[in-house]
Amino acid sequence: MKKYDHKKIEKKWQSEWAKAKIYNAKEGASAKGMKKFYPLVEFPFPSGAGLHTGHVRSYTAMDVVARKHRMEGENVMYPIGWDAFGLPTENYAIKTGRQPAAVTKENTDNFRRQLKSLGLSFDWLREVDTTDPKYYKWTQWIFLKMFEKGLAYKAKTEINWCPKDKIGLANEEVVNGRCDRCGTLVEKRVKEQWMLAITKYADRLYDDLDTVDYLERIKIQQRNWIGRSEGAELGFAVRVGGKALADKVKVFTTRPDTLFGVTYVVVAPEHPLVSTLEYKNKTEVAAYVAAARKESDIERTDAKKEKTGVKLEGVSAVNPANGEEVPVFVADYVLGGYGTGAVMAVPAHDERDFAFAKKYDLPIRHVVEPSFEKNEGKDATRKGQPFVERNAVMCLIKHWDKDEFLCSKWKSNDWQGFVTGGIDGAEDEGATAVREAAEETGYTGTKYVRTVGTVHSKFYHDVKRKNRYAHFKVVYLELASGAQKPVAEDEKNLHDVVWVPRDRVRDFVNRPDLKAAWDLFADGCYVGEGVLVGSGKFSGMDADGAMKPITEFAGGKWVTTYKLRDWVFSRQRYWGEPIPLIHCEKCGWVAVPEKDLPVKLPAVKKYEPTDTGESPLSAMTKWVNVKCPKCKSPAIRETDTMPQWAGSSWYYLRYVDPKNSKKLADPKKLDYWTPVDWYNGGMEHTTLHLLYSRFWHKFLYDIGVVPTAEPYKKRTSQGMILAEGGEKMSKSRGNVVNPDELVETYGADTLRLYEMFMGPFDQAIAWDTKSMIGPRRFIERVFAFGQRPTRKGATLSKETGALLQKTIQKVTADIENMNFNTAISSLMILLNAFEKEDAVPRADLESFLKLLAPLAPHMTEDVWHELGNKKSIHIAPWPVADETKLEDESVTIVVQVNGKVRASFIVAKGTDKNVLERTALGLADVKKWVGEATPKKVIIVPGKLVSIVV
RNA sequence: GCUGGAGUGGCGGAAUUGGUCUACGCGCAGCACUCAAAAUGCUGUGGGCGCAAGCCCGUGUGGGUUCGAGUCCCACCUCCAGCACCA
Repeated sequence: MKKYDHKKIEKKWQSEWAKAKIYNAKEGASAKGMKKFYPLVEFPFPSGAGLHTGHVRSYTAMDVVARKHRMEGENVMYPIGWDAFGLPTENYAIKTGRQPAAVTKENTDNFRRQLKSLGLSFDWLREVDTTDPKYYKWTQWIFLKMFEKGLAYKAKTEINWCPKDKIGLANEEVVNGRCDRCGTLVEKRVKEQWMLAITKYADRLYDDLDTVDYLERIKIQQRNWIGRSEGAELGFAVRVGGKALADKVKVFTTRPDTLFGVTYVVVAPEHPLVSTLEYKNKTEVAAYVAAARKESDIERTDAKKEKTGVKLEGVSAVNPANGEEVPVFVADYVLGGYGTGAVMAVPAHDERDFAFAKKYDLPIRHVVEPSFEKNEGKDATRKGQPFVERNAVMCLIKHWDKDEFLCSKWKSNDWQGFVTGGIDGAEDEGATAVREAAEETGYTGTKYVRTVGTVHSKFYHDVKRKNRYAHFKVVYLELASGAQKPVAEDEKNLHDVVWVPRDRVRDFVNRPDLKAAWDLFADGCYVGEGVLVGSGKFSGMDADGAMKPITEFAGGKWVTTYKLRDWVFSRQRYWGEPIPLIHCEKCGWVAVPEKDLPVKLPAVKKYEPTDTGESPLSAMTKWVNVKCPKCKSPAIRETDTMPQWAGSSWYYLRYVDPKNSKKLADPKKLDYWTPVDWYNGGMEHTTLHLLYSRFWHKFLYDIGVVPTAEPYKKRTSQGMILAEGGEKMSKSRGNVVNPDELVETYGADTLRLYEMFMGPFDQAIAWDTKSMIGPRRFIERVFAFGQRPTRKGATLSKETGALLQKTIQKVTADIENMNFNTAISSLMILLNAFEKEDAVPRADLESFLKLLAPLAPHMTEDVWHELGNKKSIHIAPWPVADETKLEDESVTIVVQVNGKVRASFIVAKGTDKNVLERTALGLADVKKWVGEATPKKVIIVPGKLVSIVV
């Protein structure tokens, strides 16, 4: 018997596959009639550290999918390449005094060797490298097209500057105020930078998510990042020392319905008004602004930080709805970069304004009264029936001693709330509340303290059979003592009274109107829906419905704003694509003519970044000084380079036609291969890379280069692999698992199988080298089983035969759904069954091997050939389940007595219900529990169970 | 705080429309093989009580719906991820 030797087997088949070219996608005539399948994984940044376990997980998963589709007869293109520009290489090169290109070459060679050792079925003829001038020629070309269309523009912006990397960062590269790469606190600098107008595509990037098959959480994150919100832009006239200014200050609000509740206006420290206006306390304000701007984003945007601000003395803003003059503040809780950089403050209905108003003792004016309508349950309002209006009180009664409130729990339904009651005629709310409290609870010592507000509630009155519209005055009462008189019987039968601690009240009451009443009392700020009051002619209107009318009335306009910012595209570094533009005194910014592309990176001796923020390329006078392509007068090159995101924004298109020197890719090939059918990658790329590449793709679609509006049909994400113990793997912690060593000791097949088996693919999971022994044993058992002699004319037992068919179905579906762990488990179960058979027919063994082939390609190939096959298993047809053999002939029927399993029996499939019942009741184990009694009820689920109720 | 997702043996994790909870793997225990060990094979392995047959309890907590709940409903607790003063 041959012993399983992974090194020998894996080396042998990897070279056989390369010779036979079975993993190269078919083109032209040989592809005719074949359905194409384009799976994609994120191409790696070839770091010096080599491949990590996360790469293996993602690449193996798509490899399994790719292999299955290949066996299903599809024309599969599974490509790979190198996202090789980037800071780590440059930093490493600087440290070691070497050329980045040389370092890159070394790293990609190592990555290629590692990937090949895993037996991944990549089409190596399509390898791309973003640092290859033949590749980045087209990155530059796309940029120039954007420049042509006005999507690339230079702007003086405050940029995020990383003092350690000496580089400007995009907003997306700043995480919690720190540099995404090195963790250094980010500073702000003003610099002229190239920008890409991704915000022009915001709507389409948002809306087209509906047309693609991404994991829901990915879509949510993208929408979140784009942050689209609709609202009103309103103009407030500005007055300084009583005189009106020509320009109004524009504010953005999503709640124009609260316009009559504005008690002040706030502008961001960056707002032009702050510096351009003349007012009394300008020095004080200037000091505040300077302090605010010095703060890092992380300090400034901490929501928990106490709000600060300064009033602009002598400046006021005029409410466009009612002409009221309100003070103007500058405060850093308003962000300069969002909306208009100014807000109208409505402390009564916005938490942030409320906090600010409390601190600076500003007036709070309520213009929305909570209002709710019951829409479900038996007390839901009845359509078409009139409402009977009723004035009522809602009593918040505080304990005489403890910090608890008196609540009531209805007996007839699941309501939990406060004491309520109708206001009779002339009685005021205070008197009513005191009376109702005594009647319902017996407590006689209540004292009226204050009326908190009003809450409206529409519901169906069950007893009176009428729609009711109740207007509750929320009244706060305090008990002086626990004095109590007896409660009338009819009240007692309605509800129980309970004392609820203050911090539990909100959760205890279970209707939105009650919760709103509590919020008004406990907080004073109400942000929910309701009905307008004190809002001129809009009073009485539903707040939501009043948004647009009020906007119109105030002369504002309805607008959409985004959190998404334009993309800062310049980097002051060496190791990136040069931005192909030339600056001429006469002509301004001029594109490098297409025939002169690519603009190659010059060989430089010294390419350290500079403290001045100038690109290292700026020192290359020979390279920098050129002639203007238009007027031929002396001009200079742009010395900034592109960010790493550039090359990765379109690489999936180049795979389609990687050697094309005339075009980015042949349109016919793009027509055939794009869009990508399935793109798997890390969650960390959902907001940056995925959004950027969708943006570039849409642009290329607009200029007719690509045939579809979206680049990726489907997007999935693998969970992160953590170190043993659940921490993140990192070099500094020294807990990184090296795939090379695992391939060496366990073999690629075992590593692949383990990574696919360790847990659900989309979940984070801790590494556990000990557990690799399981998959390794399985592989050895299969290998040994393949050498077991088969007998002529052997057949599987009925059960194992059915199990094989079931396994075919399960593995087929599981791979497609990325449930690799359960696919492997069902293959293990099948092997267990095979081993118990006297003999397994060769065809059945081969079906099993084929199901396993995508997961463990080397070992299965070896066994496959040992069985006498001449062509590769990886191009053999994928098994199809034989439905006729699928069904077991007999089924186990479970018998439950009063819901507990007491017995089971086996019958032929399709046995009659009556027979099942009789058989069940006849079992000794069942009789024991049923006894002499006649069952009250017998429930029979054919083919499953009999449930007896006694 | 908001938005998603998840809590099941010693561990990673399985469980069609609600229908025998813990598949598969790891680990552990016993046995076989061996001079011995490793490897391998076989058997067992949720907790409690019991000599046993067996019974009771068990999917984060507390309620509910149902003949029957890991699965559905309500409330709560914990953990993970993303966003976070976005007006």
